[in-house]
Amino acid sequence: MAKRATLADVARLSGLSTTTVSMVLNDRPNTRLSQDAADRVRSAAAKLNYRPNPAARGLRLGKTRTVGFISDEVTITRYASAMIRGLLEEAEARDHTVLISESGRRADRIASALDLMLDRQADGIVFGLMGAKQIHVPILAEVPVVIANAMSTEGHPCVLPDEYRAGHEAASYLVDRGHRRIAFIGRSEALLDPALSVTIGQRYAGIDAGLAEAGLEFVHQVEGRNWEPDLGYRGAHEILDATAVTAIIAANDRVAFGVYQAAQERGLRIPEDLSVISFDDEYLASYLRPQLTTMQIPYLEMGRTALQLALDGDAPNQTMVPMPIQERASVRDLR
Amino acid sequence: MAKRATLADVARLSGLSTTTVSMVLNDRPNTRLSQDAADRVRSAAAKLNYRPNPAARGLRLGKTRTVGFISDEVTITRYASAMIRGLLEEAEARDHTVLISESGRRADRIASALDLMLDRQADGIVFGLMGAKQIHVPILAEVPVVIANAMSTEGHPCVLPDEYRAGHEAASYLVDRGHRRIAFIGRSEALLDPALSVTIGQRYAGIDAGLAEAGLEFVHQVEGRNWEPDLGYRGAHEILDATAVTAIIAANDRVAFGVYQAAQERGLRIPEDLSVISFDDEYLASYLRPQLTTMQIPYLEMGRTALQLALDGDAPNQTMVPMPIQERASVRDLR
DNA sequence: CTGAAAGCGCTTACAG
DNA sequence: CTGAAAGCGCTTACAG
Repeated sequence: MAKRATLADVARLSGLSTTTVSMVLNDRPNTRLSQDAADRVRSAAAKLNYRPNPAARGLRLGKTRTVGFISDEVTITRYASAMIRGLLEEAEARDHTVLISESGRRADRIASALDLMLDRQADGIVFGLMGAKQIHVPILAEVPVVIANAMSTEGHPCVLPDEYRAGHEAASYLVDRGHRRIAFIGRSEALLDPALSVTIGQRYAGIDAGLAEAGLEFVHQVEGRNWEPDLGYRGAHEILDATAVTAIIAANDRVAFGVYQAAQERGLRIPEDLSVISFDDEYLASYLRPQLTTMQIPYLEMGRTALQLALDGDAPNQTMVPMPIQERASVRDLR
Repeated sequence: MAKRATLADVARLSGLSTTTVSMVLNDRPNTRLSQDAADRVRSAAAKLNYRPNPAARGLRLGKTRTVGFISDEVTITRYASAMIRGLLEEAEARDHTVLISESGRRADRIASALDLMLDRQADGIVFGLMGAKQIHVPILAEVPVVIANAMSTEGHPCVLPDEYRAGHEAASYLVDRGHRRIAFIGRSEALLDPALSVTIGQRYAGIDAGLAEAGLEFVHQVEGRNWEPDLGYRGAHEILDATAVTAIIAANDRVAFGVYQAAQERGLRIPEDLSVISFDDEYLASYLRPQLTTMQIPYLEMGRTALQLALDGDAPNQTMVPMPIQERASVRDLR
């Protein structure tokens, strides 16, 4: 296999013109193309192991069958790389290649990542974030840009997890199983700032609505914007010291992890003595014992959806992706 | 910005030929290029916001300033995405773009991922794995392939973590701090199969050597090839039931997590009553309390190194990357 | 039903 | 010191 075969090689071997070869290989519907010619072309192409050169095609067509993925830093994050996988799967299904770049959410690096994708003539660009914040992304005339798991101040089409519905479902899940005395850890006004999150407000609203529809409200709530294990640990102790509860909703899995630690310290078994439900479905969630029931942030699905929208064009302003419940073993059925 | 400016546009605006423009913009050392011409070219290019079209350049040159990254599934894994980051950083530093693809370690998908990179005329290919196994990767004549965190049966150049040194260091770390009664969880003959791991043998050997040099051997060892929390949990109970130890070496962080759970159940504090050291540095390690001291698998550095080797060509058969100790709070100094 | 030729945006011998 | 022209590998009007 000295040199890669070109269209011209296939033409030569099949005794036809490059025009014809190109037509055949691209399935151009036409009066053209005698069956015989088509066969000769195909067998010549097969014999030479011909594969078209995408650069040449891109140069000619302006289309490259390439999609760019720019992340803030989802590549380094512990659980969001599923977004890349969603993109990759969808790209492969559509016979597209993925270019990747990282921006660190710095304006200059965003701009240069965008330039890079423009240079390479990506047919679409997905801008993915680990946390659903509001960001600045310049408007591009040349190519569709879709934001995954975030919103841009410029109003690009975006794909977001349906936090309201997930919050509602989490609360209802508890209520449906007979829980009435429920506490929450992780309430914070500060987190409503779109620079920090565009979805947490929805998460709160859904949870509150789910409870309210059952005529309930939280028996105790713990404030806290730093959603790490320590908050869950201290929060659980605070709750358990203050009142009797059968269930705790944790703002996320890391907080839930802290709740587990506090429960174990107090000799409380989950879920027999205390039920826990939470959000995110970090991989941590399936390592806890018992495994944690949690509402999954659908990174994979968001990646896939964003790619579809970017490539199909004409994306709606906002696309909601459901957050499926990962039903495991941390909630007791009281009925 | 109706249309992207081309070389011809710059030539027209500067009143010079495309030849000259190309020379100037590519800094061709030459007798050519009067200062004046160069200035005119550069200012025209700037005015038009000219950026060269990589597809056209690639077509002409055969070089694309592109590197391909094929993973088995590091993109979905929880802690290995650092490898992508290493690649991305190094690629950016060298002004290269990264194409990404996933193979799932299936021969057909490896082949098609490779084809894709060849089609796109990548200047180098990095094949990265999450777990350091031996795999089959076809030999490519056209472009250098470097394997990161694995070995190929075909003998491609590869980049591996220096497990022997890390094992040795972990053991010595304990010994140096006065530990004499040490146990190990995760010994397994079966894991020595290169289809499962090409590094675990080194890890064992390093640990054993570190102990032996101090005239020590393990007071207890727990067999186990399934390195999950459950093994650590049962293993720790087994050890603690059998004998007195001051420290446990866990085969990896997930095993260490199980050790923590068992210790807490028994009312043993880490590190006061029991020291733990382990391997991998999953993000879990910094969430445990106290934070876990562990030998880091240097994904980022392996990614970076593999890219360098792939691009610079002429890579050695095997390149070892050190596994830095992440010194945290799970080991007590007994001296 | 098929082919010769132009052109996508570059770089580089070659000639002056 | 500079430019006209060929060519990288494709696709597609256009002509027959």
